[in-house]
Amino acid sequence: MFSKACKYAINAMIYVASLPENGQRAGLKEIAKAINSPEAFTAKILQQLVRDELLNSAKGPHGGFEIQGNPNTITIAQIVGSIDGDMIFTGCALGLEKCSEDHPCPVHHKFKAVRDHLTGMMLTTNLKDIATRVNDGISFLKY
Amino acid sequence: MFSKACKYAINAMIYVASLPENGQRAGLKEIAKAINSPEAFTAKILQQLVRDELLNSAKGPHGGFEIQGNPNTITIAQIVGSIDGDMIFTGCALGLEKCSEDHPCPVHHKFKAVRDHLTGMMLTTNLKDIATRVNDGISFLKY
DNA sequence: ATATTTAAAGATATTTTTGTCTTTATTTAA
DNA sequence: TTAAATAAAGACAAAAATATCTTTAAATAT
Repeated sequence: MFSKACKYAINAMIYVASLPENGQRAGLKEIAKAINSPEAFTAKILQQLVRDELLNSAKGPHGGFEIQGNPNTITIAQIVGSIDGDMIFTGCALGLEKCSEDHPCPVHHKFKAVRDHLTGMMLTTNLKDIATRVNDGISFLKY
Repeated sequence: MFSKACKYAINAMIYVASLPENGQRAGLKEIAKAINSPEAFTAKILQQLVRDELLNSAKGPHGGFEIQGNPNTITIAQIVGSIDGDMIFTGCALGLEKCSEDHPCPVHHKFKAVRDHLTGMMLTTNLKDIATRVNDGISFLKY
């Protein structure tokens, strides 16, 4: 479904969003440890999220990462789009270049319904809600 | 969503299923050309489908591949399972090992609905129905 | 100013996936 | 019984994804 990079990205964003509002920024090491991901690889992914303005970063002592803007307005769809691109939203399930409503691949209509379901879910699932459930101990970031 | 190998597999199965019932078997070259896939790589994939008893193969002149059993009873789910395994049906969206109803990852419930939709669709979509639509010119295997 | 802490950038390495090539085995037909 | 046609198997190659390492840049605190 998602690349590993994308899974790390979602996990990392949820972790950062779950931290107390007025707390310190989260450093790379802290994030990688929290989500059980390889540190250097995670750094690359965070850089991409910063480039796409989903995270802010600061160098130096007490530097680190924080959510850019309101976690309420950041969706899973944005994170996925940043790391995996939008083929998952728009691409043909069978990989055909010219698959469309007018010229559908053999599974086009069946998959369209699933894809629309997936897309809708991702667009309407925001970081704040997810982070709240993590903080309430209702869901978990590892193990 | 699916690996390229899996996409080739689905396409190939649909192509073979779309051939006339009493016709010749389809050879590797014919299949690869029909679905626009690399020949040698396609060969590996077809071998796997034969191992998993979704296809029959025969060597020698007039050899080739044919659907094993009734195309009515072969589902997309079986083809996907043969090539990509069943992580797409059962795996955690965020890649967590211990994600379950009792110990859900942060997006577990949201994704469960989508995954169940996907799984149900794949389980209820059989080759015969798809092949029929290809034969009727309602859907297309390439371009 | 300098040392320390941190992220960014870029080079490199490893693993997985995708793809190819060569050889072997089997079947058919002449 | 030999030649041709085909898939199977296995070795190899290329590309992409994942992961690491090294150097640089920026910020802070002393």
